[in-house]
Amino acid sequence: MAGQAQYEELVRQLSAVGAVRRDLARIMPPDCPAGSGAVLTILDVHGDMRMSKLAEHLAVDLSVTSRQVAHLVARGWIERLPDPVDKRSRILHLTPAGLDRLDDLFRRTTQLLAERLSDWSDDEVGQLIHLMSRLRESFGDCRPHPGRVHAPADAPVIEETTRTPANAHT
Amino acid sequence: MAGQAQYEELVRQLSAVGAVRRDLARIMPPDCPAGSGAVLTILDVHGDMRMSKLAEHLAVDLSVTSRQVAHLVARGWIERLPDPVDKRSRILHLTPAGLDRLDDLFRRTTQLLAERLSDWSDDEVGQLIHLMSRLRESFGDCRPHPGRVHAPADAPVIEETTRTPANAHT
DNA sequence: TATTGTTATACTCTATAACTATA
DNA sequence: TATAGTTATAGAGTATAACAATA
Repeated sequence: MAGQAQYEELVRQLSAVGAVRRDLARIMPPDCPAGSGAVLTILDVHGDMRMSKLAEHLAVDLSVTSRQVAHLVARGWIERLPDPVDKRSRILHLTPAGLDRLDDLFRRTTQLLAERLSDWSDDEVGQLIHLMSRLRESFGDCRPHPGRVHAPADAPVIEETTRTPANAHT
Repeated sequence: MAGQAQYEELVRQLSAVGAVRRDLARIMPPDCPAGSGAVLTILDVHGDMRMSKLAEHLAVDLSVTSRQVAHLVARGWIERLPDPVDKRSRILHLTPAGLDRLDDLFRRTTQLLAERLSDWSDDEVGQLIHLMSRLRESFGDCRPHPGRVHAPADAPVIEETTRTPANAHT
């Protein structure tokens, strides 16, 4: 059990690591952005699965997964096969072209990481992987669900800007 | 220097940790979303600074920072003070109301983390913080800049969907 | 001319809600 | 009625480019 100061610092670091994610995303090809790579990776690691299972892995809503999958199907990187035991379901399958694409993605990210982490030891990288993996596990199934309630907003606010009147040139 | 397999796994874990970030973002009040907290935090930790410095801390484009700051100024959580030595510049200052807001945010995230990480030792949390901080440092100033080039896109693709013709009901 | 910041625009990611098809 | 998946819509995050003011 850690102290409040540690938790605050952890939140700061989670936010800061976002910059690393963005840097990695920037070297992706434009037709295969951020989330697409994640989908391909999961299918590569865990094999064929249905939409709902994929959404669980990604920890996002099924509607998000549906869009991402449509994008990948349109490019021929994955297929949606019928499920013999449930006609509502669709089995997702990584195609050879998708595997090629994935190899390309890994080549890009590996190269960038090799540059940036040239002074990291094998063991240090392993520890970071281990701890991040454990962090993810500790949060379990953290997809959105209706149970959670947000705090009410404060009084309404006028979005003002200091220098330029909002409607000076309309 | 780590191997390719480790780098691939690191990318996967960076992606997976996104679920944790989203879970934390979900408990934020609606009028103080994701990035707003990050801005308040940085001003709290590092004190007053100008826009460009803040953008550097956040590792985002100045235009992004400008929008986020305008949001926070509209709510009275930060102020834009004139810079006595450079009239182009504006010094950002956290207000007492902003500090109150920040306390509220920390209370929320700390509570969630205390629940999720109840079986983590103080030392383990410390190690994760240390390694993530080091990861961020290894990437240095990784803001977008024109030097980087993306790979050209493949042949154009028709975004098709399997079940519903795209324009069946327009 | 270069720098600081703002704004317009566009695209990705994510969520909620309404809908269709099947169980 | 409940579940699997799709689509429409909306909001946050981020980037590029055009712009204004100052150095």
